[in-house]
Amino acid sequence: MAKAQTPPARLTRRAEFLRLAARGQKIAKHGFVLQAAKGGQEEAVRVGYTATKKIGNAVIRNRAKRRLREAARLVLAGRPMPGVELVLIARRETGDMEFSRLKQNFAKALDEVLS
RNA sequence: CCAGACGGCUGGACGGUCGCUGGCGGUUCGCCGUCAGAGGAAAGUCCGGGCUCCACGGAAAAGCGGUGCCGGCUAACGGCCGGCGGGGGCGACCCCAGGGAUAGUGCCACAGAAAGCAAACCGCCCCGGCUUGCCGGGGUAAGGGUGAAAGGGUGCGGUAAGAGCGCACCGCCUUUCCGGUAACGGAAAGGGCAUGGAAAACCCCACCGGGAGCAAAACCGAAUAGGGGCGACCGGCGCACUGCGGCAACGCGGGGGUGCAAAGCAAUUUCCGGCUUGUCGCCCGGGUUGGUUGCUUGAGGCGGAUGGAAACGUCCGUCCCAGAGGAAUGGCCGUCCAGCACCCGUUUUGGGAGCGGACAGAACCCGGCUUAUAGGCCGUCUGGAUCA
Repeated sequence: MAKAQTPPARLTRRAEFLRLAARGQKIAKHGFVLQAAKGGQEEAVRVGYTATKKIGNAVIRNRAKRRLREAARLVLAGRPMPGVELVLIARRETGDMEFSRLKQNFAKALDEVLS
């Protein structure tokens, strides 16, 4: 695999999250829920992360987001996906599942989105 | 050694690899180098301050809210330290919503005869009556019973039976004296006991307090749409409105707001309907997305000296120690150290595989309180056991 590069661009606006929730394609996997859609004219893929209060306190939510962020950085490094916007929603098991499985599941989910 | 009391500390270590945020330096503007980067509670948001805005002439009163033994500390506090009083514990120590109930109003359920200017159900005693064990009258708060509470307690005297009726001691109240800054403690004299509980029912007294919060607040301000002003050019008639003059009718002027007309727009024409009617230039103000500031040098950390019983204060030296913004401070891997429990061997030492890090994540900043917290460490003290 290519050497890991800088993390993908972030989604930060609430409106963008809401748009993907409304119109995006939705895939649930062990470890996360992925929402994806063709976005604007930007070159690079853009990713947002969500962890709700349902999965735990602040420590657990932050850890889940960090792991999702790292998985996205590693997996997306080998796949240019211009103009695509993704939202990763953390689940209860995101914090303590095998990291390699998390990466695998994310790669699989991306394949399903692209097809 | 066992059991316990109090106070304090710690909150895994090292390495590899790939990343994130900020400062500084360099840069060929692509980046590169270097340094720093969560907590004791960062938590709950319960108090106290700084800071910002709002309100307000000052102060006071009323109202509302809070605090409530005394002295000290502190910027301040509902915090801390030291003491006092009460309660608990063999003890080290621990706990207390701990002002006022003779300022006033109201309350004291149930039970009980009676619950607040006391009161006689049973019992006890005396007197009278008779049907000789009952009735009536009176005395009595020592005993029984009820109750959270029954109008001081114990003992002796006393009495018809009783009773602070009398006496002693204890308690209580008043006064005086002594000790103490004070809370309070001690003593003496007097009083025969009045002054029950509850202030977490209202209330009274003393002291404190404007309100809202960094999403506070200040500044910059794109594109698009919209507002206003000035100038040039273009523009038919009327109306609303409006400036000046006039008692008024009205006159002169403004009037692209609006009605009609006219022109234009989309598709070949007509009709109906819809939309547009200023254009250009310059300037001003408001303001959204966004950006910047506030934003980390502070009642600051560390070390030393010194005052104090302590909380804490003073002086000197030294250091700069997170600043994000869908929110950085990390992801993964390895080795080790605690810890858990399993197998083999065993007097012990040992060997092997496994599981596995408590509570918890800064959001303007400080001082506290409260709550959560696996495991480990240190100190002082108490009770007991054993040895000498």
